[in-house]
Amino acid sequence: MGIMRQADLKNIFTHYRESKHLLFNQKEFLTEKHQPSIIHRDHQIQQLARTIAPAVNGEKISNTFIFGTVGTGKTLVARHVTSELAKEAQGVRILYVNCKMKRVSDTEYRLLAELTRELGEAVPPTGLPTDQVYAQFFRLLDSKPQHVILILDEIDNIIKRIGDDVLYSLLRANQDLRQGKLSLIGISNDVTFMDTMDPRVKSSLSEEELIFPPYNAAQLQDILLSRTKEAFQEGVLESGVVAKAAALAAQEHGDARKALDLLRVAGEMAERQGRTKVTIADIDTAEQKLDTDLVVEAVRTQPKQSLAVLAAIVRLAESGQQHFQTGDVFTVYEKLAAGRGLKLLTQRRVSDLINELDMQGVINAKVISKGRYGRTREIKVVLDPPLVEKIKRILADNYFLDSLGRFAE
DNA sequence: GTCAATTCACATGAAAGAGACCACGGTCTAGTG
DNA sequence: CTAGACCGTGGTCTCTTTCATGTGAATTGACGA
Repeated sequence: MGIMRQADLKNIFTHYRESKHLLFNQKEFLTEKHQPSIIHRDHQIQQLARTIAPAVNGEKISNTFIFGTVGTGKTLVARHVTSELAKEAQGVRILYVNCKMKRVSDTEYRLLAELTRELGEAVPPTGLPTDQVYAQFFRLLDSKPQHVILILDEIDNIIKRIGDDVLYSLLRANQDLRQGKLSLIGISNDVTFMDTMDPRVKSSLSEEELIFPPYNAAQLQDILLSRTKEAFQEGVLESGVVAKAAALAAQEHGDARKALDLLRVAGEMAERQGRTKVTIADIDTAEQKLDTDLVVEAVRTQPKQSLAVLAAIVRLAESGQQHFQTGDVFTVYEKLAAGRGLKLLTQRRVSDLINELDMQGVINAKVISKGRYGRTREIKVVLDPPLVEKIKRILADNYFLDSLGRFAE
């Protein structure tokens, strides 16, 4: 890393300021946070509004479940409708928790703590017995006549991690509350996960169900158009750009967020290159960039042991084998880790790490049975070469490769 | 040739331990009146 | 006498190990035609 002179730095900033007005108008319109009018979801909005409407008269509402794949507007609709309700109804309080957020809610304690904090009381991040936090939460909830509507976004995440006991306790609590009321809106993109739940929870949780179908390409295009007017300057999008983004996102389960990301990234790239037009080709490169960025980020934030496993996998892939299995990875890992002075993990653990790498899309692992020759994961690296190079650089930074990109013994 | 039993190489689950971090309540210490 | 420093206890969190059980189809071996 060289020393950057102040003048250079200044150049970057001023250049950025000039180019900022080149393409974008208000880029925020391409992000999820910015909430414009919601289109193509009238039916769902009405349905949800009808089920939570009784809250206006202080009545308890049915616990509701919302299903739909990513980027179909579940969160947007839920937040919009509930906040409108809160304006109309006295004593209604909306709590929104995204269960996907690590550090916020991947244990029972943390979920409860987060809820309590949302209600306005501090809870230490650890140290207290869980039932004490329960008590605190319910005391707060019952401290005045109020109707708390709890939105648990990506609820399947937390159920998979810590089981459905939490929900059971939360739902059952209503019977003990004197003044407060608690209703639940669960949002999930996994339709099947309901089957794994305790029947009692299942029946009381999904008194009402809403389905959000994926957007089709035409709908996605409408959504994009409604935002590009504000987001981009006039005439910077070549014809067909929006349609292309919509089409690509439609292939991926009608994900509106992805469509917006495509446009934004395409715009950013064109802008950085000093161009005044966003082309269809930009959308294609944007898609690649989105994918690789995700993987690179995943690899970068991987802990040491996991990197060691990844290094073993990359090494096996480099040695020319198309695919290999857990046992192969483990033996190579052992050598690599021993060389680095790392503590050796058991194969049980390595197996889990391989699985995690697969889930993050860094590698490709599939459980197959080879009959007499056992049952194992078939592991592959299916990333394109430039991305593999990036990964190798990260591995090198962590001393799993030497500076020439070779695997050290 | 057919069919069930066998067998491999792990996958997958459950429980529990190690070590870090933290809150809380009690005790000790030093500074103050 | 009191505020703050300093324990000890008991709690959670993450990562990991240990022990146990599950699994899908290629292979094997018994069987009957």
